Amino acid sequence: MRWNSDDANERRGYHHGNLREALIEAALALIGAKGAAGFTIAEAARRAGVSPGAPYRHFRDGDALLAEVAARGFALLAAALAGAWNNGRPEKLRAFEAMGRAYLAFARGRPEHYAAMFDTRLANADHPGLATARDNAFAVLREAAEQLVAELEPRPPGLMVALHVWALSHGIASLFGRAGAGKRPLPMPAEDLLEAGVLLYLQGLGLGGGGARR
Amino acid sequence: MRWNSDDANERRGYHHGNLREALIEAALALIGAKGAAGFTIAEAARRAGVSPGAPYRHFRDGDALLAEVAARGFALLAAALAGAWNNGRPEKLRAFEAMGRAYLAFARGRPEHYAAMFDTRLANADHPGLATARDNAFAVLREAAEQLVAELEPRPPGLMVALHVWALSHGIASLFGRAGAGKRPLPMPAEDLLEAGVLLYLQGLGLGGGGARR
DNA sequence: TGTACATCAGTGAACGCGCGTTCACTGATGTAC
DNA sequence: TGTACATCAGTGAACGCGCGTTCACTGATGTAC
Repeated sequence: MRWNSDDANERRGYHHGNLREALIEAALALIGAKGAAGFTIAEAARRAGVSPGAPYRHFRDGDALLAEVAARGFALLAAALAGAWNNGRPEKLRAFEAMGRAYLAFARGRPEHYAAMFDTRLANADHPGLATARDNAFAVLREAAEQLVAELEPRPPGLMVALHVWALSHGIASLFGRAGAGKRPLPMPAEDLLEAGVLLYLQGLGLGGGGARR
Repeated sequence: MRWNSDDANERRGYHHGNLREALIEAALALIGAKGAAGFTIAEAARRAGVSPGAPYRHFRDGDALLAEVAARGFALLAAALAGAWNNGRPEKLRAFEAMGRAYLAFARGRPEHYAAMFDTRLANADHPGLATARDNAFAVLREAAEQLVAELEPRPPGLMVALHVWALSHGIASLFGRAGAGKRPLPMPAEDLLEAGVLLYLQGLGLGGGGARR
């Protein structure tokens, strides 16, 4: 096997060589198949083709592995949001809406990450890297909200606006954003629902944009 | 023991007499202690003081018991929302905001029910009673939204408004509504955050109320 | 009021299972010389 | 270039555990007569 090296997941003899990454990928596949609750460190090891004790060389326990997946998810989300916001260009309002769509696209496109990020298993335990990653992702949203709100008079608190948009996005994503599974039949795509909601909310703040009124 | 009957949870000899209810209460206590993911039918039986096979006389499996808890939660939520809305009296806008507060009060006051209601374990399986209970709760919100929106011109779809408010409420509840567990430090109580968000959103729809603008 | 009987809720022992975790070990890798 | 050696990632067997589920049973309850 040593002579074949074009498969990143492949074993390279007695030492795996890349087990940490392989475990993270296995965890993602597992979450995709069974949900975050169905994830176990034992099966992650099995999927990575490794003995059940091996993961403990890289992670303290299963929660630590899950937290790493979640933290990477928040990092990816932060990057996606920052890319969509693009520093408010070409136009703040549109950029802000693009960020909302990016949030939903992330929830839809990376459901395994998203499930890990908001799984209740990680809510109570403290995983420092995870908290930091989450804060970083929120900071992108908050910075955008601050800029968006800067020219309003009276000027609403940017933090509040960021929290509202975050909550609305997460609410829509977790209630309606998942693929498959009948769930609730929506009269419109989740992306459109979020966009309309954000638009109406921003109108309430006094930001124009051509909605029901104005 | 037979002569003492003022304790509803107490065994009454060989037959429990009220095991179904006792199991549901045990499940709630268990969810409160360990979260919905930590719930098992075996421990629910243990807490109800009954052998591990006994629950199967009343529930097909653990998910069925959890689904029953969730369904009852939705019924309680529907009642709380309907009570707060109170048919739009004395004034539609205020009644609608009261409904939002009632949602958060429910999430905060019955975290065990809330956890079961939105646990991912129940997302895929189909538990007919649960789907019905959920639809009933949403119907209360939707009816209120329809009435609230009826006099607007142009008239936004009530379903959309209901979905927005539902998503915002759920987003705030699941991100910030839980007690304990540091989570994110909020600059204001979750109830106020939701109320402000709903108010701004309704202003965006064209409903007055004295917010940032107007 | 008393007796026979059907019902069925709950028992308790048993099963196989997968999990988390440990531990002495093994062998691949890379470094010092 | 070659050899000795330290390191440490991964092995694989083992453990105790709690779970879900089954099943022949038991005994409390209520009903028919």
